Amino acid sequence: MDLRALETLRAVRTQGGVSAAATVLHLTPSAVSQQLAALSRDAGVPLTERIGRGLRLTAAGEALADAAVDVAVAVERARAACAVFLDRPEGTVSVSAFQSGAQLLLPGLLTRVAALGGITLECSDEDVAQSEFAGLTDRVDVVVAHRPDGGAGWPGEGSRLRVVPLLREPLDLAVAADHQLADRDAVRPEDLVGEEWIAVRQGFPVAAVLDAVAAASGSPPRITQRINDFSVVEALVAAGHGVSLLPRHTGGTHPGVRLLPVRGVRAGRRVEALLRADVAERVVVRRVLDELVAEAGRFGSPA
Amino acid sequence: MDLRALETLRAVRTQGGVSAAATVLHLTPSAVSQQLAALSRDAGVPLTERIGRGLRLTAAGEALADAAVDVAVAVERARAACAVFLDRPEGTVSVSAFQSGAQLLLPGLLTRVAALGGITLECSDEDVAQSEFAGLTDRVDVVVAHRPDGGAGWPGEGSRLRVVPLLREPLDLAVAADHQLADRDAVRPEDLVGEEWIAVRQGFPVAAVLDAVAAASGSPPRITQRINDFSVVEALVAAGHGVSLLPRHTGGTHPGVRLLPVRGVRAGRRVEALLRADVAERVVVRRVLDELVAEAGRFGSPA
DNA sequence: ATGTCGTTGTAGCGTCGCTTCATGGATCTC
DNA sequence: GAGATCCATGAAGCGACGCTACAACGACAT
Repeated sequence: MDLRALETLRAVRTQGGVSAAATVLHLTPSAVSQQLAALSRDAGVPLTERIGRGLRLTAAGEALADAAVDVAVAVERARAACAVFLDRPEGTVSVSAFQSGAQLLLPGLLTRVAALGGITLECSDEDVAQSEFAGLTDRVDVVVAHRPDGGAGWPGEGSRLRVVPLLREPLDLAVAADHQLADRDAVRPEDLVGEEWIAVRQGFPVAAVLDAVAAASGSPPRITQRINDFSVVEALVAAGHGVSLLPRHTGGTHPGVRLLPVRGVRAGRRVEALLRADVAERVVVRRVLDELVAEAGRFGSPA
Repeated sequence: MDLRALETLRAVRTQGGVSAAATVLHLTPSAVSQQLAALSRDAGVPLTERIGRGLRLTAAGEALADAAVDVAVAVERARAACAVFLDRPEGTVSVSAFQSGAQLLLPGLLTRVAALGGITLECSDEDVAQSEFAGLTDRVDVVVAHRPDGGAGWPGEGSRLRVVPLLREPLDLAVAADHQLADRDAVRPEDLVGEEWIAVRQGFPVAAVLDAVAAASGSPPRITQRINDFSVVEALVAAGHGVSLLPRHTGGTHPGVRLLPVRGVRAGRRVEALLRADVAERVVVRRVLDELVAEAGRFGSPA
C-alpha cells in the first residue's frame, strides 16, 4: 500500500475527479488512474465507480480515503518526531489568502517569519468561491479563508481539515467623507433607509444588515453595484456612488471613506486558517501558524 | 518517507542490528543499510550510531521508530477499512507457539479456523528464551508465549506490542503412578521434603514451590535433572526418577503420571498471545485471534 | 451525427531499490 | 599483538516499478 497512492485517492475525492487530482498532484491523468487501479488491486475491492463521464468513490473508497488521512497524519507526526532533534525548524511553507486577508495579514506574517530565520514562505493570493477554499488545501499548506459569521462550517472540518480561527471582523458601514452620516460615531439600520448599496458578489453577511434596513423602511434597499474588490468598493464609495459594508480592519485606508459601526445588528465575517490534517502536523507549518495567529491577534480576538 | 524504510527501522531496533533485521525482512544487510541511510537523509538527522562493531538507534531514531509504529497501525487500519467491504475475510496468518502451548492449542485452533473457511494458517513451534518472544513478532503474526505468573511484562507492551491473555495454568506436582503421594487429592509443600526434583531450564516459577519446600524442610531441595521438554519430563517422572511441576492442562497424558494440585503456594504460568501493534489491526488476524481466545477458554479463564 | 470532455489502456523510458562483491573497522582468539 | 571473524557500509549491475506520451473508448452536449 503506497503512500502516494493514498494521497492520490484523497486528492481524487477532494478534487472530484482524476484530471483535477492530477493537476494538483502535478501528474498526468493516466498516472492517477494507474495508481487508483493499483490501490484497488491491493485493497481487493473497487474504490471508484464510473458515474457519467466522471467517477466517484465507492463506499470502500470513501472509507479508505478516510483512513488515508490518519495514515498521512501519522507520517507527518513521524517527520515531526525527527524534526524535534533538528536544531532549528527549516523548510518552506506555502500560504494563500483571499485578497483582503492577504493585504491585512501577509506583510506582518512575512516579517515575523523572516525574524525566525530558516523558513521560507511562498505566498499567493487566491480568490475563489466559498466552496473551493477547502480544495485549495491540496495545493497550498495554509489557506486563509473567510466565511460569514454564523454560516456553516467547512466540509471535513475536524477529521481531514483543521480550522484555526484567526479573527472576527465586524462589518462597518462605509460612507463617503462628505456623506451626511460621515461625522456620526455609529449608525443604526433605520438611519440607512433610502441609501444606494454597493454589495459584494458572493456570500457575505450583508443580508443581515440589509434585512434590518428593510425592516426599518418597509421596502427592500436598492443594490446598484456588485463589486468584489474592496479597493474598488472604497473608490466607489468615496466618489459618492453609494454606501457599502466593509470589514473593519481591511478597508478604511482610503482618505475619502469613513467607516461607521452599525449598532443593533450583528454582522461580521470570520477569518480562519484552513489546513489539511496531515499538513498541520509539520513543525514548520505549526511555527508559521503560530505567527499567523499572533499577527491576527493584533486586529482583535478570533472569538 | 517510505513505509518499508520505517518498517526496516523498527526491525533494526527490535532485532538489535542490521544483519538480524535483514534476516527477518528477507533482505541483504546492504539493503537495510541503504534504507537506513535514505531514511536518515530524508529525516535530516542521523538515526543510528555505531557502537562497537554493531550499531544502535539514536534518540531521533528511537522517536522515529516509535512514530513508525503509529504509521504502521494507521496503514493496517486502512487495509481493515477496505476489508470490511470484502464479503469474507481472507488471507494467511502465521502463528507460532512454544512446544506445550502448540500441543494444547494449535489442533483446536486449526479446526476452528478451517470451519471459518478462506483463512490459511501457517503454524510453527518456536522454542526460544523468554526475552526472544517479542522479537518473534517480526517474523510471525501471532506468537503464543508464556511467562511466570507475576513475572515482568513484555518489552514495548501496549505501544508496539499487543498482549492478549489466553489462559492461566496452575503448576501441579507430577509424580509417578506408584509414588507414595499418587493417591492424594492434593499435596502441601511440607509433604515434598526429601523428594528429588526434575526442573526445567529456563524461567519457570518452580522457584516459588521449591522455596516453600525449603522453608518446610530447612534445607534446599535436590534438583537432579534439568529438562525442557514436558514429554521427556513425564517419561522421567513415570520411570520414578523424581517429581516435577507441570502445567495442569499441558501434561498428564502419560498413563504413568499423576498430577496433584499444590496447596498453600500460588504457582502458575500465564499463556498469552503476542502481536505487533500493526499486525493486530488486520481483520484476518483478529478473526484468528478470536478463535484462539475461544479455544484457550476451554482450559480455563485467562485471569 | 459530430465534437468535446474525461477516463482508461499500451508502449517506452527513466529512476529507484535490491543483490552481489569488495572494503573498512572492531572484537575475539591464540 | 597478529590473524580470524563478524558486522556494517560502499560501488557496480540488474531488474522492476511508475511516470509520460499517445491512442482508444464511452458519455454528454449541440
